[in-house]
Amino acid sequence: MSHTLGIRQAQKQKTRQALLDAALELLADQSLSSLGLREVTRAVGVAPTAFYRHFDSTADLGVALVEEALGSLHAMIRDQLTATWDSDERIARTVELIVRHVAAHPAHVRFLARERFGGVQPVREAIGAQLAQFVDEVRDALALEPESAGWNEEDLSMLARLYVDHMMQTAAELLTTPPEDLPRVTDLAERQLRLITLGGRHWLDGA
Amino acid sequence: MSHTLGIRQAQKQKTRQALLDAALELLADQSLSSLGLREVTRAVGVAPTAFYRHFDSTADLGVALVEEALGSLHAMIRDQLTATWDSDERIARTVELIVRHVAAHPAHVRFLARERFGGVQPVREAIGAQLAQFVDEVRDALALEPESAGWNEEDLSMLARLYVDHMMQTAAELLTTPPEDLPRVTDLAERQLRLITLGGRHWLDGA
DNA sequence: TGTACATCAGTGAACGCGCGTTCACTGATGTAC
DNA sequence: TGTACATCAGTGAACGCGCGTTCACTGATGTAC
Repeated sequence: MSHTLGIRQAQKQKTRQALLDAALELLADQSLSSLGLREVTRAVGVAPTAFYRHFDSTADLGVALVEEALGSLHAMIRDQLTATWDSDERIARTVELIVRHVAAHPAHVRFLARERFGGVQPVREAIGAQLAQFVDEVRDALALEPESAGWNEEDLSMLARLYVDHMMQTAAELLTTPPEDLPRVTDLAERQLRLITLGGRHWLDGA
Repeated sequence: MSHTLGIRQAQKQKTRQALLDAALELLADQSLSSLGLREVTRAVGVAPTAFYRHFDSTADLGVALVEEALGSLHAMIRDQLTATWDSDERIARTVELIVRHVAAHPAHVRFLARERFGGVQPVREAIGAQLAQFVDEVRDALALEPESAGWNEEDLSMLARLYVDHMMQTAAELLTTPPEDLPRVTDLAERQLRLITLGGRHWLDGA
């Protein structure tokens, strides 16, 4: 019992988390730029003024949501990338990972898809920074593979971006996919990944 | 002079267009779901109530903006696709077309990127429908090419989606690209298209 | 362990403001004869 | 061509409402001695 949070700190964290959760739920039907501070506090059951004890503004809350939505994903992605399977197997597992992540955290994924190009600049920038980090991580993982011999860093980045963008695209698509269409959508995503991978495999042929 | 619009009709069109233009400008810094009807009429210089003579709601105006932003693009895309050049040449011209389109209509492109997954359902659906149509058009164009011999329709659709999504991705990226980074971004887009095309060329190798 | 004081998360009243929508209207344009 | 009536794009006042933000506050938790 080395580092127990004080009662006051623990309660504050709890309220803060409740605000984040309530905001995320309210963002199912609207964009962050129209989310009201009073809406959020009303959903939580605290006074509007309590909001300011935790966030400067709804934009500030949005940046915190980006951290919550993407921060924990880096480890997951890294694990996925360092495992070495047969290419088709890896593609299938990657798509499955995305499907399960979207099913487990649909509100987070929707928030990211919506605000990636949304109307709130600091949030857009926070998402962009996280995605850029993903691209670097994917690039570094690709660089370690035997297939990447002879590739320069720029081309590896280029391919990594294709993968990351495709992942976001697929995740966004899955949000509106009814269960009966799931096989069709995952199959499409897998074939697209296979085609991209195939392009990568022949990239140096002409050089 | 077969079909002159009456004075009244002409004036109405003009006001309607002014509302659309003003809305598009206001949407530079916010999402549609937070755009106010009064903001728009104030920018145009008409009474708030005049809005209702043209649109039921801001969502309705948004759908009209989708039409304006994408409706005219079909012909352009089709021309681009039916022209047959060498593959690298075609890729370069396609990217150049996107660059010029984004430079000419940045507000429309930003609107589309923002609302494609935005908080306003009818607008999201209108954009989705238009993009689905683009995918079909690209697929049909691909089907006419000699390289597509042996491809089934589903795989052609799959590839067409990759192209259309990549186009949207590139257009969105160009919005925030400072002039000095333009060569880097277009070069990246061209290499990605080349890689995808390469993947397509080897798609049937293993089948 | 007990006491006296400091901290600070959450309160609740109050503010001025802009919102979307209603309604009866005005006056230029359109139409029928 | 002229006249009498219909249409309808745009007006302006009015409404009730929820917004973000300020402020002085309360009372439980934390800390110093």
